[in-house]
Amino acid sequence: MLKINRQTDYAVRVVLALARHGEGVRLASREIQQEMLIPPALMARIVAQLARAGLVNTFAGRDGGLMLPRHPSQITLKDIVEAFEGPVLLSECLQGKGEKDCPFQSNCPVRPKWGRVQVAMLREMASITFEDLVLESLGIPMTIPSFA
Amino acid sequence: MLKINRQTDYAVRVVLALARHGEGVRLASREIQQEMLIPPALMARIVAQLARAGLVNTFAGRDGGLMLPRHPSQITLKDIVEAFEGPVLLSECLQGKGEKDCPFQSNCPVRPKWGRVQVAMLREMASITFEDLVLESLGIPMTIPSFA
DNA sequence: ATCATGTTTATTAAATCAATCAATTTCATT
DNA sequence: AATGAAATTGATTGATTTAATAAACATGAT
Repeated sequence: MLKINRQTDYAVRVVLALARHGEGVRLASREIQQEMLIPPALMARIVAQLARAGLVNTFAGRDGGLMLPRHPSQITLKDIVEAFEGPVLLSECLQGKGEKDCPFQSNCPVRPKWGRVQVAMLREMASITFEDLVLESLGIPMTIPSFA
Repeated sequence: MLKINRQTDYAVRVVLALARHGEGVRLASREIQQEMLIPPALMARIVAQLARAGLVNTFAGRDGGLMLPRHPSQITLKDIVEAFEGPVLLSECLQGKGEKDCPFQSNCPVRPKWGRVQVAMLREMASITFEDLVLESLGIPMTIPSFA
């Protein structure tokens, strides 16, 4: 169906929650989980992955929690998607795995086209920052989205 | 992982095979299947779906086969992807299913952003025609099925 | 030391995808 | 009409991925 998975969606919510509270603010994982309606048991995994990707700083122990390592304007949708979906690779050729059963072998004419689609997608995602999302969430849309 | 599925890839090969032979030419499903290294048992499904989407005309019976209903320049990657992946909907919000467990309910700030990404993707795919693919494929040697 | 926190791993359940098989319908040809 | 090559459809299996849960572990302010 060509859609992002749930964890990516949840991860966006986590970062958005932090971004809404400001750059230096530390929030407990549990608060965010409740505010953003994330399945409790999944939250752990999501936080861990965000931390691994350097998208949040975590603090264990009493009064621990999560904090953004940089300003929301410096974190984009692309960051989250790549951390959770892996590098976006629309076609199997683009992973190099498509040479065994491909009639064109290593010279597939379709491959560079998928590459173009992928680049278009990534460019758009890289242009959307969490500052944008915070503003949007405050009811101040920056752009008029127009989708078919 | 955010990738197209195999059937979509196979479907592109089918249309590409037809496009390479020209607009009015009728090819047997079996020929294409062998030329493009498509699993025999899957071929039936793919042809059926292409036909259902109006992307090929099919003819049953003796000397039946497949034919393109229009010029390759009038068929795009987007056509194939939408026929096989359904409408591209990156986020569940975009399907309207995301209002139950979404903390923002019907007013999600992220939704229009996914919409933008989606549009960028579709626009790029719509700009790639099978005429382009045929040109790209000229001069690229293919595997010869009988030697495989 | 302790307790509230994040971290990690293993497991289960559900959904999706790839592939196959078998039965059916279509239709040019004879 | 009868034939037979070809497309169409439905049911089924196995593999892979994703979602969710639970339990054991590590951390660090107090």
